Amino acid sequence: MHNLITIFASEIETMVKYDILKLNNQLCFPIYVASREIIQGYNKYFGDLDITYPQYLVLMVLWEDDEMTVNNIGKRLHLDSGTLTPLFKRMEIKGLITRNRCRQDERTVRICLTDKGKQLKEEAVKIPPQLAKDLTLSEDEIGVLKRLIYKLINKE
Amino acid sequence: MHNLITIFASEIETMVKYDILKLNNQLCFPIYVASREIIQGYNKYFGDLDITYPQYLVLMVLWEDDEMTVNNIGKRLHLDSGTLTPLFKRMEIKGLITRNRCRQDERTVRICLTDKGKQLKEEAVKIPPQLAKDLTLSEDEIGVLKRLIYKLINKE
DNA sequence: AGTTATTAAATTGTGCACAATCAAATTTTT
DNA sequence: AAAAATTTGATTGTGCACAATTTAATAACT
Repeated sequence: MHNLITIFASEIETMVKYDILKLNNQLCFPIYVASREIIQGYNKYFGDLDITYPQYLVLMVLWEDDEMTVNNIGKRLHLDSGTLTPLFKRMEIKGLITRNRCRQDERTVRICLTDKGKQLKEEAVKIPPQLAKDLTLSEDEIGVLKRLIYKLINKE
Repeated sequence: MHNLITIFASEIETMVKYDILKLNNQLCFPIYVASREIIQGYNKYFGDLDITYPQYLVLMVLWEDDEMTVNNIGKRLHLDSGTLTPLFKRMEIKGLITRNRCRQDERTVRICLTDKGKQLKEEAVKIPPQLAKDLTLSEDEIGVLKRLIYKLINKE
């Protein structure tokens, strides 16, 4: 009897110990999946705009405040120059932005929207509503989710 | 006076129209940031394990069910063979898994853990608690967030 | 049996993401 | 002013992600 209890207890312990490694118990994994699914959702609606999701994020930053440095855009999007420099070069080739060094401080590079980049805003504004209708969450749930996710990333 | 109201109304309209393009109003952007921050968090604790987050996910799947096909692992992780094939090759080189074609159906490849891959579980089990302590969310908030995120990705 | 369709991986090519390093300009300190 | 530290971006190299295509094997159909 004592033996039986011992075995049973140890099995429980083993189960609990490794449960944290089960995919369905993770918080991180579904966030990782959600992020990629969202980007795929955007790609579906970008269609003929010929931009990627990170490029769309850069445009959103610039539509709010044009003429920003690489550094400032990076801070806003939590991305470093190793990611942004080649991304900006691709956007420059597409004619969406310009890149120019500042006179005052030759280290900094100023990113500006071209007219084409500005005009894209009119098409872009149609996209979020299309994505929204694919969501299975209610308005309230979206609000709660948004608040919790922001709390998660603003931990510093 | 009529003119004033008109201008005012149109400004309101413009503001509302483009508000959905502001970064801070987005749901998608913080999820995208959270995903990357979580992966960085894992990298911090992987240390000498010499694995990446996607490789860690594959290991988690195999620790739950060893001997799975490329296809099944892909379904579990929402990843396709274009991502997984080179990833498995890197894991094979590191000696974490083996890759073998099935006799019954030569199209499918069976992925199995090596002893080294199985042993990694002992180190891996220490990681989630370390990450958990970096979180600023309460137990309840984590529960709610997990439920909402799962609801978001299981829409089909 | 022979053709067609389907399925499973692999391959190819592009675009992030990021750690680590480097180079140049600026600021701070002595 | 000269030396040291800091800041800003660019560069290099590795590893995902994923769309699109290809190859090979199996299943379905006539």
